[in-house]
Amino acid sequence: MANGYHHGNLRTAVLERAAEVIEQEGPYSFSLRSLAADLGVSHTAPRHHFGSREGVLNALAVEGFQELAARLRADREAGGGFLEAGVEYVRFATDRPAHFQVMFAPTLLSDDDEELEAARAAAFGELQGGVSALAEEGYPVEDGAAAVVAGWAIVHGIATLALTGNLDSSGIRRLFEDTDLLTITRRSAGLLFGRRPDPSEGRS
Amino acid sequence: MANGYHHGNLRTAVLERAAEVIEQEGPYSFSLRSLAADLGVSHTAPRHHFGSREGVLNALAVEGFQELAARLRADREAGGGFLEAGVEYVRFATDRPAHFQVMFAPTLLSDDDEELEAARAAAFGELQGGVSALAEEGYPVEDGAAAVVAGWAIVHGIATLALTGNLDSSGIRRLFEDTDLLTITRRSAGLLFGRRPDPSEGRS
DNA sequence: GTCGGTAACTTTCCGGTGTATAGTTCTGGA
DNA sequence: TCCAGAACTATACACCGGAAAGTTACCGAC
Repeated sequence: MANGYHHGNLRTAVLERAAEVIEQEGPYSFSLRSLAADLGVSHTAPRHHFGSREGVLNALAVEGFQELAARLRADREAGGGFLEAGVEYVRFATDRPAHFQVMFAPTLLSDDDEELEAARAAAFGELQGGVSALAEEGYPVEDGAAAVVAGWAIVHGIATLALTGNLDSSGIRRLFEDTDLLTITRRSAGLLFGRRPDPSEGRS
Repeated sequence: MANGYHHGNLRTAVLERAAEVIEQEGPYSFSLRSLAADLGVSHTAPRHHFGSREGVLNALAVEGFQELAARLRADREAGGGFLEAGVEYVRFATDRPAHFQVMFAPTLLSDDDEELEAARAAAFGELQGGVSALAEEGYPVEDGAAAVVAGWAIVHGIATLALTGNLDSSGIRRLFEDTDLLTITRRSAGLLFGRRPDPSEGRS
């Protein structure tokens, strides 16, 4: 395999290293040439597997959407409910910050990649399903469409603000002292749709 | 002024053109050289005003934070309340999409620019003040810190998802037919903190 | 009014980056 | 054994941001 000419597993290695670099320095300073140098291959080697720089980012986004969909599906099958799906969303963002950033930055991606489109659609399906199951959980849902947007937006907002460091730089994070981001997510997203449904009561 | 050598108002022209380009193609493909060519100046001319490419983005972010702070302040002084402040946040994001993107992408900015830091702090101050005035509006606020995060996150999430086109590509936008994004924001953010306080009732 | 300092801008050069093309090395199956 | 194709390299090109030195225009002092 890894005999000096054939790297053996270049495709995987590129994706891993790309995720590392993007996590640390953002997608804009991500460079194919320096990445190839890190891996000890020529700067055109990744091109064979991904076609272009954009192809690497596409592949990262596909990986991300697939993992996000799988996580949300597992959570739903475990009966987690809306709030835990939201927490899972934020957990994914913090576990895979590079993937998350690329997934939601369409200017970095192809808009005609079928594999990407399929992965995205699957993830969005899980997402929408998770939030629209709210009514079954006892929340008073009158405006379903608004509930879907609100549910997605609040966890996406927390994930985005946290990943970009704006929760820290704004000083808001200090209000929570050492509280974990997932706990913050639970407390904040829990404010949606009124009080958490209490087994002992019906709808307000 | 504009006599062929001295541009006359290059600084302003660069910022305007940069905002246009970033709005259309994102911050990644924003290039000083093509921008300078568009304006008919040499590619090093902007450097005199901004120092570097990063300097241009810093200046955009400063502009953005100042305008956002001014909008939120005006809204607060007009007695708009939390919900209208949130709508204003989203309106700003759609009015100045390039500024908004750059403002919340710290990997594109200097982390030691005093002017930027001041503008950011002022805007975040307005933001936090707006959300934490919730209690005065009759909302039942038990967890103040969580309320601040929830309020910011939901409007930031809506703005981000809308700007990146993910509200459309997810199909969620279709649930609203032709509804305006600001109306969607009102309906979605209105779900926070329970029902909108009704003048005829106290807290739940 | 011209003179000099300074701000605004240009020219030239450098290293780094993505991509295209042609060539090289290895693998694996017939 | 051999050869077709996959994996990777070498080379060349256009574009990019930045540094340094030179040029032009403005503007206040005298």
